[in-house]
Amino acid sequence: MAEKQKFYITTPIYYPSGNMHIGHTYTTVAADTMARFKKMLGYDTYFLTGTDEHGQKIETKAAEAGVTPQEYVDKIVAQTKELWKLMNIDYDDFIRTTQPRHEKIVQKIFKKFYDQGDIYKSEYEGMYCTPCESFWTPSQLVEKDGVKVCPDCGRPVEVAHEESYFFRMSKYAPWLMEYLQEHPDFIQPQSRANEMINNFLKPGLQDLCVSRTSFKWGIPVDFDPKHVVYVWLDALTNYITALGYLSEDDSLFRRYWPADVHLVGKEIVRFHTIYWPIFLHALGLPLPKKVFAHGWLLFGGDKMSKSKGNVEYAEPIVARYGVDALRYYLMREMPFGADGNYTNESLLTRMNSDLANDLGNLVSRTVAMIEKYFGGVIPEPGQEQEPDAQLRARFEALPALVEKNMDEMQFSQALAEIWKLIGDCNRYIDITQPWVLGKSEEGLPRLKTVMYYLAECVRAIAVYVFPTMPSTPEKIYAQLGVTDPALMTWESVQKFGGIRPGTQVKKGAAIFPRYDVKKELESIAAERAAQAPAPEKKPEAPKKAAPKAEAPAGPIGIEDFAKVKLIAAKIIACEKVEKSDKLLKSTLDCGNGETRTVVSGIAKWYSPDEMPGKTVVLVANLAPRKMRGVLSEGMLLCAEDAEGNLKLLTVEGGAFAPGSEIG
RNA sequence: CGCGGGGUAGAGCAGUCCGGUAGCUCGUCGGGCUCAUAACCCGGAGGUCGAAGGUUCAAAUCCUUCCCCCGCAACCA
Repeated sequence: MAEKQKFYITTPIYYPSGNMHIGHTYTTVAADTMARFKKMLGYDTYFLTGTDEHGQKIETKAAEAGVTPQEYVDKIVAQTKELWKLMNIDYDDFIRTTQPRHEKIVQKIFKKFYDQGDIYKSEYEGMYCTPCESFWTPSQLVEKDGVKVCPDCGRPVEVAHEESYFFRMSKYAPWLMEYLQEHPDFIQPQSRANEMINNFLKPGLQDLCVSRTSFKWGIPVDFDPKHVVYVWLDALTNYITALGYLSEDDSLFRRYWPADVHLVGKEIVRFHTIYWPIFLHALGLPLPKKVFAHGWLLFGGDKMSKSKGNVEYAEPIVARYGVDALRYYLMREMPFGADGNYTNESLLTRMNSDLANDLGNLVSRTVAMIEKYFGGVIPEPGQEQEPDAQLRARFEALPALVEKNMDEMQFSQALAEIWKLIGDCNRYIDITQPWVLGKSEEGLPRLKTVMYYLAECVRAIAVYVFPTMPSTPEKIYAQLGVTDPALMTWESVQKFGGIRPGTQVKKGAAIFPRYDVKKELESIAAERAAQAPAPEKKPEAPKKAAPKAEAPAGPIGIEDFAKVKLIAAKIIACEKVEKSDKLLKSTLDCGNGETRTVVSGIAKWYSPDEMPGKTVVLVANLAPRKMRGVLSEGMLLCAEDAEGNLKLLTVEGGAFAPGSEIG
């Protein structure tokens, strides 16, 4: 017997600066579904996920929270692992870039590149903010009163030089160009490949800065310790360090590399299809077979983002509807690769029609009839007739269809094929009319066949559904009385007739309940309203420094409210923010001669001309934040109606001088 | 002309590479059935395929121009 074929699949390693939201969940569920499928087919499967824990941002976030970077990431990683457990994610390894096994090897790789001349030391020219000791690229700088300033503190920056190591990307660009052209399947969907070639390779690939001296939270360059390894060389290599590449035991590496699929979000395609292949090539290693870029989950058509306040998390959905329902929805609703729209309404529709009405009800009626007509014992089938033959034809055609779609990562298509069998079963019941057969002795032989065929199909459906919904099959098996593991395998659905006559079935609770869509939507809305007392839908990130920002906030005490400093401020000038449709930049008089710049996402409702003269409510102690390259030093309070229209809160009457406290 | 994605029934999408009867899910209307979770099955209505021009026997599909929406560039799968 030939050795089992291997299958190595990865998710990106996520950046633990905050809790993982439903987008991360989406990617990870997809990888898990794929891994479970391959495992079921008999592949020697390895599924890797993890976290990318270094960098300035974590350093800063930890400092804000008053903990060490390690403590900060430990906490989020613990929550992440909890989430994957909740989502039934069956990964083989979880790599963290702060683990010694990773750090040691990254240092070795860095040294190797340096020794072979791929990495050279040079100088990085950038804008330097002396008080913050930070370098910024021109694009990171923000504009304040027409001057480019530090995005962190708002003070002026100067040109300065930082010593850095660079990787000679330029040297490998021609090779990569050729590789991509010869391997059109490397990047999927295909359109992404063109994007990469046209945008990055053709204009000429820049050498990549691979070290930093401006922050400490990273892997030290061991032969030049004031440098730490900069993000991409650190992060991308996780796919091989996790397998033990260059370590004492590299058996996993030899067994699984090259990866069969790197699953990535579309925003990091560039790093996985340009830098990563070049790193690997420079190491003399084979490239992954495929980099698959999936789309994003949009929320109500908008990109999910904390600043828009429309980030969705898996936990509350699972609490309401269960893991399998969410997993099914994520895999079924949108074609993998394209952006998809998450809405609670479509989730409820899917659950009701696909899970409750089609699948759940089929199980229920099948088991109920076997109980009613045969005392719960699956009968022996008789002579096959036309409708039976058609059903069997679908049954037998299914494995190939499912496998083909899964190989192309078309999860939603694969599920659609499975659901065709479910539809056929429901139709089959209608055509054969068991309730008529059950009325007479002559109908009995037919009825036996019909019941057997249904039971067998339901068993197969349970098998098929497993990679997507890992905890549903056991519920179906329990009702069908299937206990033999051999009847739960991929192999067992290749041929019709696995389930054994004489098996005792037992009707149980509905596998998937139906929901009243309207009531559920109302209840979700109510829950949300209770958790977010005053959702200001503003581009400014509403934030308390604590990492808990996402945790559901109950009622707050007066002491919490007291943390927010609200003042009256008078708008003295206002203009549109360049290259933005939504943002207005206002200059405010805050009293005591202080002026501030505030950017607000209200251009849809206010023109710059009507702004000056208004006395508005300003959140004065909000952390400054850069938007469209302009530093915003606060936030203007608005009321929002049901359609999302905003109206500024203004202080009427003239008695309130700018700077007056509100509260 | 910064880059990319998109505009197809009330909603969400497939079909476009490779031209040939416009399809799926949900909703809606009507009918059937009663084993089942008011579930299931059948049928109907509903589309000038964003606009205009061109190529062709034939265009959602190929070519040209234009309009509109969204994302990226800017911590975020």
